[in-house]
Amino acid sequence: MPTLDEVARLAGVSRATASRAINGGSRVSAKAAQAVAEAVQTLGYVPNPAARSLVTRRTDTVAMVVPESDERVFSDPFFARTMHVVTQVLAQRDLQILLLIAQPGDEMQRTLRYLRGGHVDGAIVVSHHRNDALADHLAAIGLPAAFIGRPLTGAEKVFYTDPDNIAGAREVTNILIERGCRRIGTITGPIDMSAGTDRAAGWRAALEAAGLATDAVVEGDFTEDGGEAACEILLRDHPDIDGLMVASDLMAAGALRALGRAGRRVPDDIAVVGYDDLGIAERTTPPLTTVKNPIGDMAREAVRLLLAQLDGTTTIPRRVVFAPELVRRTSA
Amino acid sequence: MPTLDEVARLAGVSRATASRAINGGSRVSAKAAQAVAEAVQTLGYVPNPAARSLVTRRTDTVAMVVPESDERVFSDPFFARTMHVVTQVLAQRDLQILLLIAQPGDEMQRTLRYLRGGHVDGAIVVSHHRNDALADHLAAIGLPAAFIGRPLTGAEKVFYTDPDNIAGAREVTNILIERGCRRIGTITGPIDMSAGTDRAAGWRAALEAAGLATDAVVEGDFTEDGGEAACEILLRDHPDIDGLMVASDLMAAGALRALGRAGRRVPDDIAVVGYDDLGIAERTTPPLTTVKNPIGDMAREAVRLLLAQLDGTTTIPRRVVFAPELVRRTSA
DNA sequence: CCCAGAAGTGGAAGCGCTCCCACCTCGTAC
DNA sequence: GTACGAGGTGGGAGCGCTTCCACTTCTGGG
Repeated sequence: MPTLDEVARLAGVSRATASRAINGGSRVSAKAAQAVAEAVQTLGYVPNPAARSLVTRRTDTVAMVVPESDERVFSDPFFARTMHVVTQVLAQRDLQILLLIAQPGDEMQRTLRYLRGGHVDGAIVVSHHRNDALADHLAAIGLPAAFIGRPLTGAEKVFYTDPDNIAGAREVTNILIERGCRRIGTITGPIDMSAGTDRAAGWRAALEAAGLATDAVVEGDFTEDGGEAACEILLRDHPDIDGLMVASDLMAAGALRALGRAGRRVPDDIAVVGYDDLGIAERTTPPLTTVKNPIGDMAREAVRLLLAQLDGTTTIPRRVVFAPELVRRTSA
Repeated sequence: MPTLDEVARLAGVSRATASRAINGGSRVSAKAAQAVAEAVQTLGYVPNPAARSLVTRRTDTVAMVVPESDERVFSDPFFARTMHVVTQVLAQRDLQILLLIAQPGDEMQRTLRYLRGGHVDGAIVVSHHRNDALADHLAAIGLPAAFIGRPLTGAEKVFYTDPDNIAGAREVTNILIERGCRRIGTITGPIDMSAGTDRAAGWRAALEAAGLATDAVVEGDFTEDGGEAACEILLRDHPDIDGLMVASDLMAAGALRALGRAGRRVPDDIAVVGYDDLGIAERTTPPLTTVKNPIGDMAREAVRLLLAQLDGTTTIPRRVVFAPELVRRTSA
């Protein structure tokens, strides 16, 4: 592997000048820049990232931290969309993105050690849970970070973007109420995530405002199979439900399967609404009425929050909340 | 951030001894090791990876290269399973894994530059295509690598593991033939991938051996929607088909949708077989007869091939091929 | 025609770590 | 009692790069 020294020698300049020519090139004569470029070309020179980051104290790498089983990471379209946007935005800045999937347990310890170790300049955190306490840990480490979705603990110490899940859930539940449902159940997300608790809270708020009972609740896990199982429990314990708010479209797809098997017609016997609108909502039968989760915007904004920290522009935690948007289809 | 110097000073030893104590600890007295451990603890010392890898010329990081759209990466269970196994095996060796999703175009150039740059010690490549020529490129760079799935070009220069797709496709097609199908079509994978060409070749071999026509072929893209679209074309151009071999279960799921919409009963009107058996095959209606793709074994073996290179054990390319295994369900 | 300042350059000091090598202490075998 | 080797230890070089700073060369205005 050729080093900067060899490039400099071949170009007939000093190592310092070669370095300047390669990075940005300010304060370098056109002639020198040209010579260096040619030397780089002929030698096939690639800067040694370790040497560089040893002195710059940057790695030009950002971690995407996902404290979640890889099974879920690779099946929920939520992650695909998030990754896509984050990758695109960071690529423009020539930042490499590093996916850290950290299941609970000592995996989490490894991940934290890795983040503390200075391998990355910052982190985007997504799908975090109460127990991982990532907001607290990252704040303690002092690593620039941006959370997608409000952390349940330590939110005041970190930057984050969040959809207004409470409002979204309330509004979509109101669709059920308005169409005449009187016995409305919900399949929530995991209650150790803000998307789980907030959407349940919105559902509850809507029912209470309408004077309806709020006891038909089952916790789901944001997977399709989980939604199916939860729906079965719901049907068993509350056979009289005529409306169902599911905290994610993926779970709703599972719930539709269970409903079909139980012989309930949607939306005639029971109206169903989901949450997210990431593609599957249009493909279920019937297509789901749902709430648009502005993942693209959230991811973009999260990256912006992170970059602001990396640039040293900001240091006091900021949050950005996105308003919900209803999408009406035929399931309710 | 504390440095090794400070640790050494606090422990009352030299930097050299502290370094030895931290890495492995051979040739270090118990007393010294103890003192260093305590110093590390109280200072919260974490070694600087840049400094370390500058001298060791290792990064303890391995790239998982996926030249595929993130949309597919995050929707096909194939990747989830592969990632899972690779991560697990590498974690045991304390190797960090870095996911590089490189879409075609100049993304590919960025990825190659990154791999050439010495950011990683090796690469696992999965879902590669003819045009990316990754085998040639990686062989040229000289980076230790292992491919999951035989590369269509440059296979002789690299280590890889491969399922025997030809045999698998032939055998599963024979199921169709044995059950009496006489007009058998196929939806292939992308023909710029060995899994695409080989499975098509197996299908063709089986039909030719039985003296049946081999003209009902449509190329798919290994996605569910793609399978659905391909099936529609097939039904339009060859309405008389009574058997269908689909090169992946995900595409087969899409094909089943199209068949259902066309009013064909499976397996009575048309028998269908898939490929992969990664979970979805059991969940379609009817459940798919398919071929088991030994992804876990392949991934594990690929990692083993890579580790052998990293350890300097081997340097001449080797390949490992896995025999297919039929899984009979009700779709054929 | 001279001189201030801009523009370009190279020397050299590290960044934090590993590891070679020289050394120093013992215990043990003769 | 001497010699030797094993077990520990520390000094110091150097990995490849960026960047500070001092220096030289230009330029243009007075």
